[in-house]
Amino acid sequence: MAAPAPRLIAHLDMDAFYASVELLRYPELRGLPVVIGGGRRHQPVQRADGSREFFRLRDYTGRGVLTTSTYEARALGVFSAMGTMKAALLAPDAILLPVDFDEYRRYSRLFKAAVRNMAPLVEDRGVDEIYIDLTDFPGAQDDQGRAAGQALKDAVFDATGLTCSVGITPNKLLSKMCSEFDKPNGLTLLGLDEIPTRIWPLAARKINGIGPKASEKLAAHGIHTIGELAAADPAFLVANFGKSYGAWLHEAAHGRDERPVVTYSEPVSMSRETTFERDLHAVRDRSTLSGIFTDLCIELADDLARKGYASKTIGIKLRFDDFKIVTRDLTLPAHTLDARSIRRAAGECLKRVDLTRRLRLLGVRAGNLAKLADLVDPHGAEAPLVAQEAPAAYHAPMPLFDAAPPSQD
DNA sequence: TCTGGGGTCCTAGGACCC
DNA sequence: TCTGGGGTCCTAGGACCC
Repeated sequence: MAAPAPRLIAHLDMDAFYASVELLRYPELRGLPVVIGGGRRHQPVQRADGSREFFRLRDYTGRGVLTTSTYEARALGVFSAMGTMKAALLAPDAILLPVDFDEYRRYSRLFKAAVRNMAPLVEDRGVDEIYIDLTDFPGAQDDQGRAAGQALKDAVFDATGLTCSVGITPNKLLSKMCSEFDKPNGLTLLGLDEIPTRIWPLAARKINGIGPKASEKLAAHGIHTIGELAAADPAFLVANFGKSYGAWLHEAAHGRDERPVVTYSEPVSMSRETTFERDLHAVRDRSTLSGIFTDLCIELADDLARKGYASKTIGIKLRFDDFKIVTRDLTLPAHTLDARSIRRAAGECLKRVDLTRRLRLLGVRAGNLAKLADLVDPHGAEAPLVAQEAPAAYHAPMPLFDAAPPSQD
């Protein structure tokens, strides 16, 4: 009896995805430092002679972070998640483009469709990343997936004009690390026998699941590399990081990961949140806050309806001027996707928060989701779903921020 | 130079039921 | 008078990821 073929898992990561999509639109920017950022209106201006005038990073004022930067911009020290104002000091002449999520989602669908058309076992990991199970891909076992990986890259490029980087190893954990090895436009294979030479020298932080807190704590114990983590006593890790996380740290450092590629999953929650242009006070800016609060509830209700879900737990999220985050939630007697019901429940949550400090962010969350189709019982009667109101009613004034909204009836 | 928006999963205490 | 478990739901916070 032959042993079952070892798994071959690919991780495919689009190169500087948002920026690369923008370069397809604005090819004259190729080779320049370009960043994509949260600014409101930094749309390029069309000149009379047909050329375009772009905003520069130095022209930006406001709160916001970069979502992506081209490799030329990264060379100047500006990276995604960096505050835009800080980036402007480092690279004042870099081109700033506004975020266009619709366009990125369009390209996301294109590249994923191209991959699925070739290899159907695809796990979505956000707009620019996927895992692909190539274990049973024809011929993949003959060359550790190299030809399949190149074919994936070619298919993505043919469909979008964009490059990606691919890592192929026996599991998701290792493939995720390997796709970084030769970015951009890379293809990296790795076998389990190469873990000591190619994985152990890396910083522990490179493991997907070890974030800033855990890596700092590890460093405090003298553990900086994955190899040092692999050498650490599992009992020590469990004692310091908990039973579950400690055991996982040990396994991850040895490159062990049995998680399957999951091709479908139901959403757990949906949310809408916004950071204000300036911090707002619950009393002094009550009407502004109330309007934003209601708008968030309406957007969330629209999201639920568009995707066909109802929620039984409505929550709010506040970020204060000192960056402290507070959440409150409330479980309802029945599922709802009605904006007024969401607004009322969120208003109840808000009453339980001390609103002395000024607010920087406000968010509304819908959890405990159920598919609308599943809320009708087998006998055909309506499940206890809160009735929807006409959309026009959503826009009725809701003057109070910290008190209950007007009654529904 | 104050640091976005959309998610998932885990932990932990208390309520409540058996 | 003193002392049980297990199971599930609800709520709050936090780490982490893209």
